[in-house]
Amino acid sequence: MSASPLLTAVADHRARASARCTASDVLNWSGMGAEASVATDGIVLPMRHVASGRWLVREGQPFEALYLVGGGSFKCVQTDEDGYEQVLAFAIHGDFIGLDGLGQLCNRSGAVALEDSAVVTLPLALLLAMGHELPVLETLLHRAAGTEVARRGDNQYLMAAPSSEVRVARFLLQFAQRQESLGHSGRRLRMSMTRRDIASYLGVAHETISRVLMALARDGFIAVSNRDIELLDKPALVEMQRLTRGRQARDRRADIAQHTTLDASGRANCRQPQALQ
Amino acid sequence: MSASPLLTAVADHRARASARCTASDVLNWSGMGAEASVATDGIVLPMRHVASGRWLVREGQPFEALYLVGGGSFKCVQTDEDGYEQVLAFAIHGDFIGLDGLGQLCNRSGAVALEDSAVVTLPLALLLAMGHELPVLETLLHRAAGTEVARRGDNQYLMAAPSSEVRVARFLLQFAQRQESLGHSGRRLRMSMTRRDIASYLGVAHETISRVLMALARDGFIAVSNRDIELLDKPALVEMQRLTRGRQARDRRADIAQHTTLDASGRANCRQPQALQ
DNA sequence: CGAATCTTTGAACTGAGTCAATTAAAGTGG
DNA sequence: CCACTTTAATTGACTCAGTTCAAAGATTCG
Repeated sequence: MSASPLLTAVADHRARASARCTASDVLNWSGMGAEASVATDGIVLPMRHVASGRWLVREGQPFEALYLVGGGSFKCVQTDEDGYEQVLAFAIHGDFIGLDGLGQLCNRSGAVALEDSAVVTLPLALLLAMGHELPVLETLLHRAAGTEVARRGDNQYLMAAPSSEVRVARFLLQFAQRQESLGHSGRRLRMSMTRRDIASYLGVAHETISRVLMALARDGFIAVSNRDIELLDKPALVEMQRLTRGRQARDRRADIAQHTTLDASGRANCRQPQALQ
Repeated sequence: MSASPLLTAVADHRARASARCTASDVLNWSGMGAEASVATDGIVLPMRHVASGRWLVREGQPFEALYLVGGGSFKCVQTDEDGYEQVLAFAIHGDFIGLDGLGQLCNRSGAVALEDSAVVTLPLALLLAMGHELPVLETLLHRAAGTEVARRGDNQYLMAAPSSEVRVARFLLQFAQRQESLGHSGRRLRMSMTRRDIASYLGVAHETISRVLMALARDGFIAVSNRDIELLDKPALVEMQRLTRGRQARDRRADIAQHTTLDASGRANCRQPQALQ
């Protein structure tokens, strides 16, 4: 890590204002700022603004480019033949959009801006061509792809939670962690998506999202004010996702009440390689 | 497509017997047989046999290589701190394992053989080095990555189904389709995974898998004999996944009973690029 | 300011989770 | 190869979390 995420985020806003962006900026936003160089400084990439509610890419459209979110946020969706819209991901600053089209002829999901947003366009052909000269760009692509695969795996874990309370808790913590890694507050969250979007993402009814958020607020774990959510008791939320079933189990365990030391995601960190077999 | 999938699958078995494998074989198994050449014929890759129940890769292990399943099958899992095992995917012939480690330091998920199996090891460093000479190998990697991202997105769609009956129906159809694309029967399915594994994959209780399979069998949609499942009425299964809620809605709609022309996955095909905005 | 969308809340029903117990299958060792 | 152990699968009973339907507030947007 070179500069603090906060600083790069601020720098981003200036870059966005001028609607110009270099490959170095891209590396910065992707957490690879240390790999930036004069060579990458010289590569200017087009930015594209997307107004709130507008499509950045449509499902089925021919795949030509990846997009890196520079500002704002998107929801990535797949629509089935009945018109039901499945939200696959929320993309914020630093996230790539369109990776499911890699090596395919067309995009497998669409992306809608949840607010006025901006993206850097990375035409795949250009990226590959440059990648042969600058290995760091090749690495960037691989990192992005691996991260996306891993993240969708996390989403499967998210949706596998048997209780919707746990799903929401996991979602909030996941969201908070990503905000934090961008240098923003991990406590005060501004959700740009609707409850319906969250519901689709988590695979529950939208009324349930409302009810669960209200319940968590009543219990003092979070504070909800419209689309602003504050995480008041993160350890309690972390604890909560460990339960298989919601309230009853929680109440039962309330006596014990000892907080374990887990990271915000509640997943074990994978740093130490484990022994084989 | 060059050779029929069936033929390549048979050829595969011979290659496996000799425990040697070329890059051309890899391209064949990945559906890129047309791109094979004398150059790829010359690249010999190591195969590895994995006995049933053994780990191919462990979560957290340093990432060094991708694996392509040459025979048998695997389950890809993530284990959380409580010891709960989340199945993220089932990998069969032609599937890549380990893509979530791309560009990362360590694997984010593990893989266990569900039966005696064999994989081709593709050390990433080697793959990248060769990719600079042979663009087709670069394309192979991208295709694999994009496919994996898309597939995990499909899994999210799978798990988002509100009724467990729909989830199971979708799962069976998904599985059948993949078997078909390998040239096997899309009717008679040999499931190498346990009901528990399916349950974890779909995010439901394992008893529910039993019950739903029994119910589907009672209705004559499938025939279950231990781990062998035969899809007797695929159109009915396709129809079923369109319902939001299971039995009651199905019974209600039984009068109408008109089958639409959908592909086995029940998702709309994305071939025709759509208009912008 | 009105229309549309989003959000919250209520009530009723039911699907599926949990617990528990039985049966079937697969693996182990003598 | 058979007795034995262990694991997987099925089935039942019960309960409740969450979906569905409906309707009233709140926000946003034109």
